Formats: sequence, C-alpha cells, structure tokens
Amino acid sequence: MDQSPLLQNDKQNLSYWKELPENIRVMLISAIYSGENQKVQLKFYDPTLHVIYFWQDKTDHKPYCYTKLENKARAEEIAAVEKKFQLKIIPKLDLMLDKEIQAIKIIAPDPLSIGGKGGIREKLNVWEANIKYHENYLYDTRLIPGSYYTRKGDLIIADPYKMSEIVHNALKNFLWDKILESKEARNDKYREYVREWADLLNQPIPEMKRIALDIEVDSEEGRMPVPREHDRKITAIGIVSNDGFRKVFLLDQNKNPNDGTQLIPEAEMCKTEKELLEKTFKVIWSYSVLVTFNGDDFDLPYLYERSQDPEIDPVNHSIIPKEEIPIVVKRDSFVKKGIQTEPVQLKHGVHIDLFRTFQNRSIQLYAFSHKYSEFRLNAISEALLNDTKIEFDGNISDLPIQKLAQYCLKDTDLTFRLTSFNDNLLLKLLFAIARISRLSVEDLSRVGVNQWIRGMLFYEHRKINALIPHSEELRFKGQASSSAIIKEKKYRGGLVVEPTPGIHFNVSVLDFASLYPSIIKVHNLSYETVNCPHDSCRQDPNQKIPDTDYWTCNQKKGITSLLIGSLRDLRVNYYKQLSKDKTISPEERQLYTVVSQAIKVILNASYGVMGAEIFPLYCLPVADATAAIGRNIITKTIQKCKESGIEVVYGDTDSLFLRNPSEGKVEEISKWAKANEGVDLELDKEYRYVVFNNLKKNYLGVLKDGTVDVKGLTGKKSHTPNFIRKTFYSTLEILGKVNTEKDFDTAREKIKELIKDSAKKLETDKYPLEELSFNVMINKSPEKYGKKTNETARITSIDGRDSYTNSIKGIPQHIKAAKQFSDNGREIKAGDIISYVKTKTAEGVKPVELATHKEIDTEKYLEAMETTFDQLLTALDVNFKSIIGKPRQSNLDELFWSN
DNA sequence: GCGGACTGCTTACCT
DNA sequence: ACAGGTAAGCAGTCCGCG
Repeated sequence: MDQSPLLQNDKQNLSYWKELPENIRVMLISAIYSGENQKVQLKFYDPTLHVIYFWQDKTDHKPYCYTKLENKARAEEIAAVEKKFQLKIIPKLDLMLDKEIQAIKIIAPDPLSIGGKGGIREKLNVWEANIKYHENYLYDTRLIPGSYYTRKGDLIIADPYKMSEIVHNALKNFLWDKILESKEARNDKYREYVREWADLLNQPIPEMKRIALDIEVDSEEGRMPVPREHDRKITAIGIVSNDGFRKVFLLDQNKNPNDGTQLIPEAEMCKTEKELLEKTFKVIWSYSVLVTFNGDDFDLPYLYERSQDPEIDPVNHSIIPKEEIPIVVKRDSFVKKGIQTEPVQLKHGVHIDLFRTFQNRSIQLYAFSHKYSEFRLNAISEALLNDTKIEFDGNISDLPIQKLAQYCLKDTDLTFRLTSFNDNLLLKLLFAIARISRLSVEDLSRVGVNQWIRGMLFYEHRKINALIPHSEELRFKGQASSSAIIKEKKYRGGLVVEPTPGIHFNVSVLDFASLYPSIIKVHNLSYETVNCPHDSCRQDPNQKIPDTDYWTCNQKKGITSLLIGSLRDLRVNYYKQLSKDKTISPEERQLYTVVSQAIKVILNASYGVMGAEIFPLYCLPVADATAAIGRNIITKTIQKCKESGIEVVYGDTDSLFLRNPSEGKVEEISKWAKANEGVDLELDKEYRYVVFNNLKKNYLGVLKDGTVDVKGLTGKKSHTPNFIRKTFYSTLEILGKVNTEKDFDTAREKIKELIKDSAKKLETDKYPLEELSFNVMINKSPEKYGKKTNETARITSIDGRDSYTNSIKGIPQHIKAAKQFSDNGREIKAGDIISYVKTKTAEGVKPVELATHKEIDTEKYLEAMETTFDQLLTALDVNFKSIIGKPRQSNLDELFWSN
C-alpha cells in the first residue's frame, strides 16, 4: 500500500501550526477561540497544496455585548468594580422602533466575562450576549466560511474568484440580466442582495483531501463500550482517504483466532495498542479533514481516553503525551448524558461527524429526499450507496483477525464514500450551506436548520449595524390572529381542499413556486415589518394582511424579506435554470445544482423557523401572516378557476388539481396569479388520470408517461408489512398501464386476482415471517412510553375494579415487541425500527425473530390488507365488502365468491 | 355490566 | 428540536341503556 507522502514527515507532529503565508488565495474553513491566547484563530484551506493554514486575530478584536441607555447607571456601577469591563456609547439601529438608538457597548477581555459563570449576562439586562465569541468575530470582520481570502500584511482581504475567472456563457448572462431588470430589482437594495448572493455562491468549491476513520473495540455481548470507561481494548482502526491511502491497523492479540487465510493487503499489525494509536495519530496529523460516523460521541473520545490509559503499553505502562494527540476533547463532553455532546475538534484541521450530519432533518428530507429513514451507517449506506456493512454472527471480539480487518475497513470505506459519492455532493452541499448560513462546516454539520438561518440573520444585523432583539421583545409583536385546526398548535396552517372522489382523466397540477418564500418577499414579511411602528402603515388598508389583524410596513424593506426574497428569485430564475442547461460543463452544472439545493433547504425552513420557539428570532405573527396569505391566495385562485369554468378536484397548501382544463386556461390563471398576487403559478405535472377517494393527502396519479405517483396511501407507508406493500406495488403496475376508462375493467379483474392470490398465500403460510412484519420506529427510549396512562390506571384500581400494576396496557404494540426484545438481552434505542408480527399470544405481538408461523393472527393481516386495498378499491369502485355484500369471513376465497 | 362513541397517544405521511 | 394538516391503529375512558 502506498504511504501518503505527508506521512514521511515526522517533525510536523509537534509543529502543526503553519501560519498563513501572504499573497495566496485560500478558503476560510473555520474559526475557533483559543482561551490560552484569548484570540480567535482562523483555519484556512489551501486548495492547491491541500494544507491548513492558521491565522490568529491581529485586529485586537474583543468580546462584547450591549445594554440599553436605561441601564447606564447599573452598567457603570459594575464597570467601576470590575475594572476589566470597558463601556462605550455607540449608535445602533433598533429595527422594531425603526430608529437609531444609543447603546452601551460593554467590552470584555474574554468571552467568559460575558457569558460565563458570574459573567455580566447574570448581572445586567444585556443584548447579543448569547452569541459564541468566534461567531461574533466572523460577523464583525465579515469573514464568511467557504469564501476565499488572501493575506496582505496583517490584513485578511476578501479575494473571490472574479466573474471572468469563472466561465460565463450567454445563458448565464441572459438570466442574470433578467433578474436585475425584474420589477423588484429596480429597488437598489434588492439588486445589491441578489448580486452579493450570486458573487458568493458562484465561487468554486474545491475537493478537499481527507480521511475517514473507524475504530473497533473489543466488547462484551450486549454492552456497548463507552469512552468514559475506556476499559476495553481497541482492536482495529480503519483509515480511508481520497489520495489512495487505505489501511487497517490491527492489534496483535494471540487470542484472536486466525483460520489460516491471508490478511487483506491493507492490514498492518501492531504489537501494542500504544503502537496502534501512535500510528493512527500520525496519519490524522497529516490530513486536514477527518470524517467519522459518530466520532463525536464514540471513536474520537475513545481514542483520546485510551491513549491516556497505561494499559495500552503492557510493558512500560506509558501513555501518549498530550502534544502528540491531534484530538481536542472537551472535558465535559460525555459527562452530560443524552443527545447533545460537544463536538470533538482536531487541533490542526476539521472533523465532520456524519452521524450528526445525517440526523439533521433538513439534510435527510430536502437534500436526500428522505431516501434513508434510519440513522445508522448501514441504513444510510444502503440507501445512498447501495452497499452495506459486512454481516457476521455473534460477537465482534470472536471474529478471526482477517475478518475483523475486512469488517473494519468496509465500515471506514462506507463512511468515506458517504462524503464522496455523486462527485463529493455532500461536502459541496455543506460548503454551500456554510456560505449562506455564515457558519463553518464544523459548526453547521452539528446543529439544526434554525441555527443556519440564525447565522444568516445575525450576520445581517451586524452588517447594517442593527441591534439583535431579545426574544421577549419579539413577543410583543402580537398574538396569533388565527386558530389552529389541530389543538395544541399555535396558529392555522395551509388549506387542504376536499378531494372529489373518483377517477379523473387529464388532470393538470399547478403549484405556486416556493409559495411561502414568495409571500415573505412580496408582502415584505419580517419580524420588524409585521405590525411595524408607523401609524401610516397601520392605517393604510393596502397594508392590511387579509383575514388577520396584522399590517405590514411600506416604508422599509424587512431584512428577512430581503434575504429570503433574493435567495428565492436567484434559485427560481437562475440556479434552477442553469442546473438544467446542457451547454454548461457537467462540473459547473453540478455546482449550480448543489447551490440550488442549498438554497432550497434554507428557503424550505425559513417560514417554519419563524413559528418555532427555539428560533432566536421567533415571531409568531410572521409565521401566522405567511400561512394566512397563503390560504388567501389559494382560495382566490380556486375562485378564479371556478369563474373560468375550470373544475378544481383537489388542492393542498400550494397546489391545485385541475380537471381537464381547456387550452390556454392554465396560462390565463397563471398570468392572473402573477399580476394580482405577485406569485408564480406553474404547471407542475400532467396526469393521464388521478384517483381520489374521500381522503385528503391520499391519492394515486398516473402521469402521461405511465409513471405512477402514490401519495399517502397505506400501501406506501414504511410500516406496512412487506407482502402487502409488494402486492400493492403490483397493483400500481397494472394501473400504470391503464389508458382509458374501458381499460379499468380488465385492470380491476387483474387486481382482484392479485389480492386473492396474496390472501391465499397468507392463509397457507407461504410468506416468510419477515414479509409479515410491521416495521415501526421507536422515537423515545422504551421506558418513556405509557407512563401517563399507567397512572390513570392505578387510580381506577383503587375502587377495586381492576389492577393494572404490572400492566403492559397503555403501551403501543411496537413497544410491547421491543420490550420482549430487551428481555432477551438485545438493547433497543430511540431511532431503532422494531419489526414485529401480530400474534394470537396474550401480548398480541412478537418480534419477528421470536415468532413462528403457528402464532400468527391471520385475521389481523386480512384486516390490514382490507384497509390498504380499500383505499384504492373504493375509488375504483371495487370495494371488497360491497362485492360480497355480507360481513367478511376468515377465508378470503369466500369473499370473492362472486367471481 | 355491556358496547359503541370518543379521546389521547403514537407513527407516518403531505405541503 | 423549522411549521401545520391528515390518516390510521391501538388503548383506555366515558356514557347511555336498561
């Protein structure tokens, strides 16, 4: 195996600090705070040499926060006692009052003086004290992770690739002009925003040199090793890079059986764990990016703790000196129990924990359209790479050493490939998001989408010198103006049109392109513009938001509206077009696809965060108003359709299903929407036919090309037993071939046959048990279920009726199954999918692995089939109850006696 | 004391 | 730890009947 050239250099271990040279263009990747130096340190990536350079702040930037003038006396009092604070009165914009105010800037020598224990945050009502210091630094210096800079002397100067350096073709210019000439673009401010976004997002994203790492630890059955205890040996460490380096370091243990087969060529034996660790650390030092799967919570803290354990050196009992360890583990990182632990950083580079990244809902849903639903390496690899871990029976400690090597290397390889598949899609996406959110990839890959939007908006406040408001101040913006349909929700959401049951031919689906972002743009929605302080706006009937008590500002553009609006237009009118354009090189096209995806993720969440309490700029009226305008627009559009003689058979939030609209009608409606509501109504799909039953969010449609779309039907849901799902999908194939009303007759017969066959196979135990399992995810740890109902049950038992003391009642079926599992020694965690079958036993369920065919409650499965297929067949008018005209019996054959 | 109506809980899905 | 709206299955309670 080749050695990485960088590995040869031994000396660099202790001198990883390479200062950023002058006059080379580098990309900012992250900022960290060094407590030792009381300075921010920046990490830059050199895209040609693939090394990390460091730069420590030389601008004498200091931590600070603000307070308002009314607290002046108290602030001075504190500053008189604690001499470390320095006060300065400076002008700031108060967006909610729409005026300039004088604020007191409280400058401190270190971040802990602001937000630490006994810090000023505890003594005074302060603003902007909840921002991490390194974030503060980036906002103030306008440094954006993912962008390019060059050092000149002590200055870090923005050094973006110029338009002429990036290939620019005619289409790009055309689209560009179109955006800048649009109505909104005549507003100078708007033009400025669009241009800035595009200049930032068009920058190339380099391929970063990196390694993936995975460790295996000798463990007992049923007990996961934990870093805190670090009592088990590390037996294998796999490393895979994109420069050809591939290795698995193995601990030479005599107890490890060797069945005589050869070790894989990547394997390298180590006499002691200490040697194993030293070799690994050396490799980590020589790469700037490290990728792991759950490295924050397991691999890296384990490596660290183990390196400090004298057991790793059985002869001399020596440990590895701290300065040779590339990992920084926060002391309290595993003191806290539960989900949120600290990231594990590299001294010299960047660590990305893919487990945390893939757990992000926005990544899962919008970047990978829910292709994976479990957050395990195996499940994610299977969904995205179509490859899986090596399976084995029994305990990992009992594996022969060559099998262990293969297993470990395979895991490492999968981890690596999750960052490299589709031309490094994931990494590119993360860097594009870094540019928008102003967060480093290290930070953003570990937090939720609300923090991404927070970053974007906080940066903007600093840019325009506006004071970031408190959440309590934002609460004064008002109460909800609507009432939710679901109780326990705060306000009303999207409108769902009652579907017209039956089969409809030639259905056109129109939808509003990014409806909510469009509304935010067109109606100037932002926390400071909804219910703004101007009397003239409040009294202006044109500024009233329909069906609510809110009004919006017509004097100033809101920052959310500007940012979201400009991003929306850039995506819809520019990146989306470019990503489809065949005249551009594939590499360039991919960048536009990635940027378009990144913007989509931000846009999709931008409305939601406004209505989420955890969002620091949470403002209920903004979310409420957005949804209200959405309902108003779709309602008016439906009205308009009716006036034009178009039948609307269904609609949901931002879409309308039109039955056989005549030529030109769609265009007419679309023009009307643009002119009257300022939104883009586009033709999204054309169905050959659509089948509705009486249920909302539940339909089947066949596109002109025969593709079958299914939405919401039980047959599609992931928990439905496989045999039902398969039968269901077979019926879809039949329906995809239906062209005319007449074709339905034969289709119906075929479908009936299919279902009959399936039922027969079920009753004669022809399906393997795995096909019968319901697969349901558990979202909490098993103990947390059924607490409430148990308490109620105990109260009823007082009057002597029933005793539920050891009851498993009140506990959902999948949890009942999970508990049987844990009784058998297998651990069940939140996020696991439980596969269980319905049985005739007392509990009514059993984990598949523990069940036999004899115990299966066939009746329950026939019921499940019935509901699944009824959703389809009622609409096709073949309800199987109606066929037989009498209550269903246990044998499905009888059901179809009419044949 | 019985059984259907209703409620709450949980999950999966739609936009 | 972005929102609300809809469906379905299960467990348990409520409530009217007689």
